[in-house]
Amino acid sequence: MTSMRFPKAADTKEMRRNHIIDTATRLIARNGLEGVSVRKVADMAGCSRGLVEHYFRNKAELVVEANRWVNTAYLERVSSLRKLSGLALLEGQLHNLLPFTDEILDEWRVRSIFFNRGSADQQIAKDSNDSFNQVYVEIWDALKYASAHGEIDPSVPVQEASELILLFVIGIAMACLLSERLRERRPLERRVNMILGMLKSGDLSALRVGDPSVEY
Amino acid sequence: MTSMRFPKAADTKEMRRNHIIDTATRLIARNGLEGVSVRKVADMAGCSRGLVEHYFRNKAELVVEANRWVNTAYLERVSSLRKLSGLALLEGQLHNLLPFTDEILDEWRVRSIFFNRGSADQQIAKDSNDSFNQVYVEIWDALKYASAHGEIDPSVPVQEASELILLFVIGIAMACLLSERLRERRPLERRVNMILGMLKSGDLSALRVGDPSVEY
DNA sequence: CACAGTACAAGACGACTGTCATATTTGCAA
DNA sequence: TTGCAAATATGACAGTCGTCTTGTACTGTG
Repeated sequence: MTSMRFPKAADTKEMRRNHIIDTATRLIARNGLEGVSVRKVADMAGCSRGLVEHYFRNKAELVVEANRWVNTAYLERVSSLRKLSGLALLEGQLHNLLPFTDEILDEWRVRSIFFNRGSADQQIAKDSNDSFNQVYVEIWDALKYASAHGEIDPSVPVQEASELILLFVIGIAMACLLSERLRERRPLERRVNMILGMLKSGDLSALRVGDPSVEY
Repeated sequence: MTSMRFPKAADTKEMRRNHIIDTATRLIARNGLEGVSVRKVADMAGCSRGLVEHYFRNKAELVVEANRWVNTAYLERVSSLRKLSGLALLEGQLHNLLPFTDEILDEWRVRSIFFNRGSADQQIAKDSNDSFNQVYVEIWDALKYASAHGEIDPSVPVQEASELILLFVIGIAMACLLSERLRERRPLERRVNMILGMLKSGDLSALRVGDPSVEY
């Protein structure tokens, strides 16, 4: 009697490996690191523990890969914005960074876990840091272009503004994890407009866009 | 042969219960929810599993209490700022919110975990949301006073600015979890000055304070 | 075809988990 | 003092965990 095996073999090893990482990522997003085990990952991925162990030396390595997975996911999405520049590029970046979709929301669910893990695991801290650094630089580039082409107020210091935007984005994403209302389209668009408005006018009065949410 | 018991009995039940919650909180901060077990909590607290089970129906209840614990910790600290108002009060709030101390850093380590848990556990989402809402309102109050007394630029919309500040703070805290350099005194002071500067002048040029960190 | 190495599955094991049940001790009321 | 309830400790159990080991199927190369 032949036992069930993993989806045939036409697809490459790389794909199978990625499929396992993706499965682990989804599990981490929904249940945290406590809710993920080699067995659960294997079951959900439709394979055996042995296969997971074949591709990853141990659970820790799988977890590290899951962290990298969500970080590269964003970078791959924004690579499709290559044709944009300046504020239009920034707006595109924000739409791929803020939890406009369930996919992005899951990415932040995972990142929230690794914010904590970074304190105990140097590798994870480094990977996460590198990733955010990359995002930061990309935002900075967009702002430099925007500033050079008069799209934003010339008094705005682009580097510091880039920091502010990235940290603001992280805060928004974390808040969205706690409140379903905040992750609706309207409030998210409002945040984007707050950022764009501030940059264009160069002052905080531009924060007043649309109807403010009475509740945090 | 008499077996070792918990620290005598002079202290009230409330104190013992809180001691257990505090222990659990520290464990969660360092190892995440995966690294906390009833046994570890009992060992670290210097008591038996039975006692933990006596005060908390199950692990989930203990975890919920740990979440509330870190949130009330902040509120108790800022209650000592009662005499301040306006921008001075805001500055005090920021010093008790940003990870200037290891204690506060641990609070954020715990919060980062519960940002994720909020997606799966309604009780935790509600508790965390309520807590952040309270912080938001307190910042808002400080800004209203500051605005009414001419401490900040009159064009700054205080409600939206309060949102911005809170979300910015969350972002800063999360970034600090990943980078030891960012949680040094200097960079943190710089963030505080960025916020205060923006409010006073009402525009983003005030973001340029001190030496910018070249790296995110 | 043969054979080697990889891809995959399953067994087994010891450690750890949450929780229920069962002691034992303590503190207070009668 | 007795007695009873709360406080605290320990035993036991059925799961689950990570991972080491072994077994089987596949696939490409000679």
